[in-house]
Amino acid sequence: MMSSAIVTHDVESLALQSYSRKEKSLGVLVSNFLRLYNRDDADQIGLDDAAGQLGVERRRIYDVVNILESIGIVARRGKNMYSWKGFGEVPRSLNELKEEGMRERLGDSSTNNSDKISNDGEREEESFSFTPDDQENSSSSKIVPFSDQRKEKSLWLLSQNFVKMFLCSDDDLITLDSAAKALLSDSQDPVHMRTKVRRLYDIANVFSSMNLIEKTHIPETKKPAYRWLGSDSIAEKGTSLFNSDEPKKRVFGREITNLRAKRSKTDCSSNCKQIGYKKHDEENTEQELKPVASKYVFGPFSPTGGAKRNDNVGKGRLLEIESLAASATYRPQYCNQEITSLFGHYTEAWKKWFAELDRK
DNA sequence: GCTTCCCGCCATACA
DNA sequence: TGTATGGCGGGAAGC
Repeated sequence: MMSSAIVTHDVESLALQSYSRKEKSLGVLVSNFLRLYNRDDADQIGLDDAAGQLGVERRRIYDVVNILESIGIVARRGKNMYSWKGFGEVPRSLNELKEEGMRERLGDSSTNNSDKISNDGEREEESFSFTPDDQENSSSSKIVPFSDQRKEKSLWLLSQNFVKMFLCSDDDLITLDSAAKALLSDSQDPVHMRTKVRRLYDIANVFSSMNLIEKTHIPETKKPAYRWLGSDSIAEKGTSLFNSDEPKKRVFGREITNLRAKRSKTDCSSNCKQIGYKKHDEENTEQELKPVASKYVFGPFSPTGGAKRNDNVGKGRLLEIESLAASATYRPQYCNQEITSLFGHYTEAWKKWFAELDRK
């Protein structure tokens, strides 16, 4: 008889082997977040609830809400609590950002610190400049209090300034390097630049997934760059895709994310083939390897975050997962016999556990 | 080898 | 002093 410790260990190994960065991206997470809350009766957003429903750590929810707040989709109401504003709020927020950006571009920084986009005055803005040199001259010489320094580096503000660049700049395409230079007070420091670019990648991924911008290339240099698509595009997507019941790959509460499956140095390329990876063009035309088992939970016998939900919600989720597990369509096909039997054992344990829960 | 960006540590803010 | 927030950069995935 296989001990539970061994099962747990093997299941964790499977989770490690099926790691896919694309499925865990901030873009996918924000799509699922929007799909979860983009509905008429959505009002309050609890951070713990969101993290539980989406099966991610709380830290990631902070990233999402900060970026969404920067364009008015959500607004902070208090500790642990945001309110849903919706896509209807985006055009107004973008207009305000554009006006602010134009004012700042004209050098009128006297008014911008009292301006706000949302959140009833909880956030204040620092000015930004399109020209890195000007920004450096104006900011690096002044002494900024630490709390303001922190604010200046916030994802919320960086996100707003990134949007302003598109709204107020004459350039159609903006690279993340140029944005980082423009938005960084010390643009000469390569370490700070790298950090800023990392954050801009986060923001760009979120906005890309929302159709607010699109990734493209500068024709001459082939350098990756982003093009503004605008609020029309986001509104269109908001009423279609984010209302859809069909989730993207990261499914609400069904997937273990980074709770255990830390990225491993282990080269899984050979193992991946063994445990059910196949050429994606067997299903469509893309020439990439896709994890066949990526839709499934390889973790403890309860949905992630389930402990924080009430029983009815948890039970509903269990029914969903149960039906998925039973469905031949969603059952992973393992080439490796050991893994097949392990999955069988796992499924049996799940069924027993669920039956017991049902009796109770 | 370079680009992209997930992940979680830990400093700071706040109650 | 405990909890919430979120900046930051290491390092792994992806190309």
